[in-house]
Amino acid sequence: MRMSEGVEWALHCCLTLGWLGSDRTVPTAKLAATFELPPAYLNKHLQALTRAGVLASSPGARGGFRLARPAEKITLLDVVTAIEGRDGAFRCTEIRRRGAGAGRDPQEFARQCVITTGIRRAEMAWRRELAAQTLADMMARAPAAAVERTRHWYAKG
Amino acid sequence: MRMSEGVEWALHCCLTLGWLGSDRTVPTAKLAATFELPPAYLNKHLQALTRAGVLASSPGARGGFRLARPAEKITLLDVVTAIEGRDGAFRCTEIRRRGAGAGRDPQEFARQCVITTGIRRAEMAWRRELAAQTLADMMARAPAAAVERTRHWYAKG
DNA sequence: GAATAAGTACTCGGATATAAATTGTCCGAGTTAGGCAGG
DNA sequence: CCTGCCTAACTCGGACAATTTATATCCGAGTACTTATTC
Repeated sequence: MRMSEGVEWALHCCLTLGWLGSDRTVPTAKLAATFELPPAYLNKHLQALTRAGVLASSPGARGGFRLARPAEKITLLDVVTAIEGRDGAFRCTEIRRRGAGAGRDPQEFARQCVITTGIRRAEMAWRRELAAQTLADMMARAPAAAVERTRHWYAKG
Repeated sequence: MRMSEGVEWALHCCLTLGWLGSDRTVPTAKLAATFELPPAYLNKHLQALTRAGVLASSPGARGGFRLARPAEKITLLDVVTAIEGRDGAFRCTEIRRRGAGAGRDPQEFARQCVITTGIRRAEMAWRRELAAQTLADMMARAPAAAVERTRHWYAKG
């Protein structure tokens, strides 16, 4: 149950874009160079963020990506689900209906099985915690030196 | 970020073993037949549960698996980590140190990055919720009819 | 100098290739219970 | 009736194969900015 590496990439990129402000657009190549990531693959993730409405993209020369809305309104959950998809980690395959459960009254399975209920409860706690943290929170918590260096890195290019 | 199907298998097996009582041992083949699962692969998961101390196994004829301790003392987290491993879903690869971050004062990276902190917080909420639910809770919550049918299924074999 | 055309830089989306994790199978070795033969 | 051996049933552990997912690359099409050209 490993989370895609793309989540880390996406969050770092969002943080960077937040620091630069939404009036500036940054092309994929520049973001990829910032973290030494494969440009084409990073682009795929940025596109996913764009489809999810987290980022906005401008085509053409001097185009690139920027945050689609204020950092206060972007949660960690928004970014994670954009990359990982909407589905939860656990998928119930209803094995209780097979084998010993075959041929039983369908009404016996009307309620979801207790296992699914239990795991879903944990997943909801996870989502709730992710939704409670915004990009703005992250930006505020980061050391000032890192922000300064990042802005400087983007100033020259 | 999909959770292994083995978690569902493991939990259903633990539930079954709990209903049958820890004085009785059940071989892999019987458990596999109960849910129509591939016996050899299920066995691999049962072994993982045994290594984790959730199940106990007896070799030899009339051998098999049983719960290693009372259901009250087995949490969902115990089972999930036995199958999925001890590591969390998110792994920080420290991309902040690469590219723009290369050559900076190492002390600047002394604290873990805000992204890791944020995601870890959510993972801890997830683990806390899993640890709060025991096998005994699941057993109590399941419909009595299902328990009865399971016992009957195992009575004849 | 303004309008227009060509060129350049960039994103978008899909097709495709490669690496890795998951899922599933197989087999040999070790262990125990129960049956069987010999005394 | 007792003892020792044999066999069947089972786990254990590792090697291996198949399948799916994650990672990564490439290219054509479309879009916007810039420059060059024309009037």
